[in-house]
Amino acid sequence: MPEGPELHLASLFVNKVCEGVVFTGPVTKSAVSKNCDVSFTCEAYRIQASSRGKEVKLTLTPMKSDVKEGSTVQPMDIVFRFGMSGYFRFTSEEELPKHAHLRFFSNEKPCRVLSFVDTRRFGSWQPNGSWQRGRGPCVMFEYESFRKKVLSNLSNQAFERPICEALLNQNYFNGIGNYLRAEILFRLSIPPFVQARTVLEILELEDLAADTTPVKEELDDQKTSDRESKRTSQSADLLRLCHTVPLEVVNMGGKGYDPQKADYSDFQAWLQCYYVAGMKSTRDHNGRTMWFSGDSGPMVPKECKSTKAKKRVKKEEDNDAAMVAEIVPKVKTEKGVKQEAPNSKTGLRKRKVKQDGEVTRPCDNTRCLRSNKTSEAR
DNA sequence: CGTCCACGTCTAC
DNA sequence: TAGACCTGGACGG
Repeated sequence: MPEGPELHLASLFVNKVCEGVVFTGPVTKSAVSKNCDVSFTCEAYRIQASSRGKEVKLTLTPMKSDVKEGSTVQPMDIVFRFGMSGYFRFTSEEELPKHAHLRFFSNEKPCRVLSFVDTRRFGSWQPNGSWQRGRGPCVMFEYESFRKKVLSNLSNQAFERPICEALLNQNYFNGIGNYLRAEILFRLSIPPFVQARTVLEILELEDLAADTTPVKEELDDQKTSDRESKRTSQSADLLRLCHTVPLEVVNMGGKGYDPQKADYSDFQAWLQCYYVAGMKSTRDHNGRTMWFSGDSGPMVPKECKSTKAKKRVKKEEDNDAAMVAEIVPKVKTEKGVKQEAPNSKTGLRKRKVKQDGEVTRPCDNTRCLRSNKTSEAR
């Protein structure tokens, strides 16, 4: 579930299912979790959620002044990060999901449980927590301050990185993750390995007020190149897309990136670049896969990795030329960038035709389709 | 069976 | 700038 949109959708989910629900008793943790105990116990409390970038905050609010041994139970905030696999569910006790690591119990007859589920356990929570220091304003819901913070700190070292890597810096881009950076840069045809400062400094002089004006001006495109470039920077500049692209996912109304979910196809259809067949992909300096098309940009990592190179030699077997390029890294004509989607490895088959004759999208990620409801759809 | 890959941080050399 | 931290699905043999 875990980029800005998924975190926000999770907060909406919590507020929806917990509306009018009274929770009771202690908050319990799974035996295997290494996260903090949540020492909160209350006869009757409510749960509300909010999100900021890649964090969700649950607020536990006692209902009456619950006097116990002379002291009132105080409200508690718990701040969650979702890692690679976190999400919330609301189920009966019997249907508690595997990997439900933190649990809140309702006072209903057959009680229900709000649980934080996290298969890989990279997620975390902080009782009595607040938004993490070092994470900037939310790209979705604190747009003006997000924009201002970036543009007033362009001299910072963070912006000497390639733009695709800077976009994952949560101090400036709180909420952007791996699929969003690919989608955002793709929409603007920005090569991912261009220095971030270079891309952003042309926005520095923009009138901030202009950014609040809706896309009207787009219709106004008379053709002088001067005007054209102005239009482009105002209606579709990078920082603006860091705001609008994640909001598109929120407004799709599904659950965002969640391959296990039935309605994942909506999200999949929305993706234009990330994991799409025909797109290129390469590793950035942190080992994260960057999806893009067109130029990689000058700061693309060199294909070295002497240690990993050995292990990684065996790849791309359907193409002799590609294989040679991989085995003999001295030939750096492509700077280590794959020219084709890594179909055989990722399960991205070129094209699939269903039994019923309906052609799937050419860019299907069949790994996700399969784990999804493909068989059920038969 | 084994290897690779995944929506993200963290801390330690 | 590696790894560590984890589980599990897809795919290859």
